[in-house]
Amino acid sequence: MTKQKRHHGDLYEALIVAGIELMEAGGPEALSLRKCAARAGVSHAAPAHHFNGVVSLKAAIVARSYGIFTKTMQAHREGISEPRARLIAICEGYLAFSREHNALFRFMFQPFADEAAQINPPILQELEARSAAAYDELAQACAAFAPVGGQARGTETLVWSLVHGYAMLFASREGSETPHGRPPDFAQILPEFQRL
Amino acid sequence: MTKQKRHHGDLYEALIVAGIELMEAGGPEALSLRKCAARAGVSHAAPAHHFNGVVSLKAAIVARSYGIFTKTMQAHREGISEPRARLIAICEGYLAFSREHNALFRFMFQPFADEAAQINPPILQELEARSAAAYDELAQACAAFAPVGGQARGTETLVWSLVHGYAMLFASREGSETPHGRPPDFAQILPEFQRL
DNA sequence: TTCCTTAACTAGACGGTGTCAAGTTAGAGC
DNA sequence: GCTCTAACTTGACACCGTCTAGTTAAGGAA
Repeated sequence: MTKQKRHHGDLYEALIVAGIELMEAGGPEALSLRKCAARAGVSHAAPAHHFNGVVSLKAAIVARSYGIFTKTMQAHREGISEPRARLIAICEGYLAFSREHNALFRFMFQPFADEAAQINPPILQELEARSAAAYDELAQACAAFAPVGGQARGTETLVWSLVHGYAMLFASREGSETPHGRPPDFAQILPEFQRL
Repeated sequence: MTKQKRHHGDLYEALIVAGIELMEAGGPEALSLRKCAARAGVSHAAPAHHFNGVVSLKAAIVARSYGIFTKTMQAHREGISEPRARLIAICEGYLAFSREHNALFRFMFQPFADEAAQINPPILQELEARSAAAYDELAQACAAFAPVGGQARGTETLVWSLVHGYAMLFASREGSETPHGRPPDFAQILPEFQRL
């Protein structure tokens, strides 16, 4: 995937790194093709030879972010074998990523549907593979809770929805989302379900 | 809130409507101050007298969207008094909005934190009020499930997270998010929780 | 009526954005 | 040494949000 050609050592990589740095510093709005180019020490039109447009660069950044995302979840579940504790640990990794790489997290889950057609095919392929890998991390932990002889599809959907919603609405905000104070911790809300 | 001054009848309102139309037609990317102005039949700098920058116009659009959002949830729960059915009906309203006004829905829940300071105070106030009204719609339905003599805060957080995550990840996508096929319906995944 | 004030809007410019077209430069293969 | 080609530069274009200055229309006061 890396280019490793002349002039600049590996501009493809440098542009992705620059983009991530820009986003982590100033939010998704701070990302621009020209700023990435400048940060990589290259003219404003140079990125065009590696990414066919901003959309592809953004997609590459998202793909890279999915990699970090998956690694964070893996690090949290490492060494935990008891199924329920393992699943919760993965969820905590999920939330940790949404807090520590907030800009990336929000950027990853922005609307992409109408832009997918503009993404360079190999980049789109990498994006989908890494996205699937992240999903699998959670799905495999859900397998232990599948109905006997059945699939864990419903469980995956439930857990993924719950942790993602929590991350979006509560975990990755300083406040000001709800008129109430700090929301309860993720692990604390799980038992609430038995009353529904 | 409306201006109702000369030249144009009510440009403030016209710009919001134009913005919503643009977003519903071409997604969040299609929104631009200049296009809103053109669509309202006015010069490109005219909006500056009603909104102090794009951010305020966007905030006004989000505030308006929250109104539609709340009305959709209310319409779905109308006439249902049994607590659990009522709560589920509200969730279905939530999901219906995310599907029928997909662009608005995604736009509403985009990162706004670092832009809040740029929003015109009365518009910010309206935004927060309408956002709180939407939250209350769900919170009131959760009250029936509060622990005896306690608060329903945990329940609210659980339900809001779950339905929001489901809407973001599954309800408002044509596909291509997960490698698997169509996800199970929202009501179907709820019983899954007892196996966790 | 006429004058004046003020808000609404226009016209034009600025820097910044992504993208395209053309020219240059450096390395690889012959 | 020559050519070929990919990497990169330069410059232009249209579009974006925003700022400044000028115009226009409505309402109040004489």
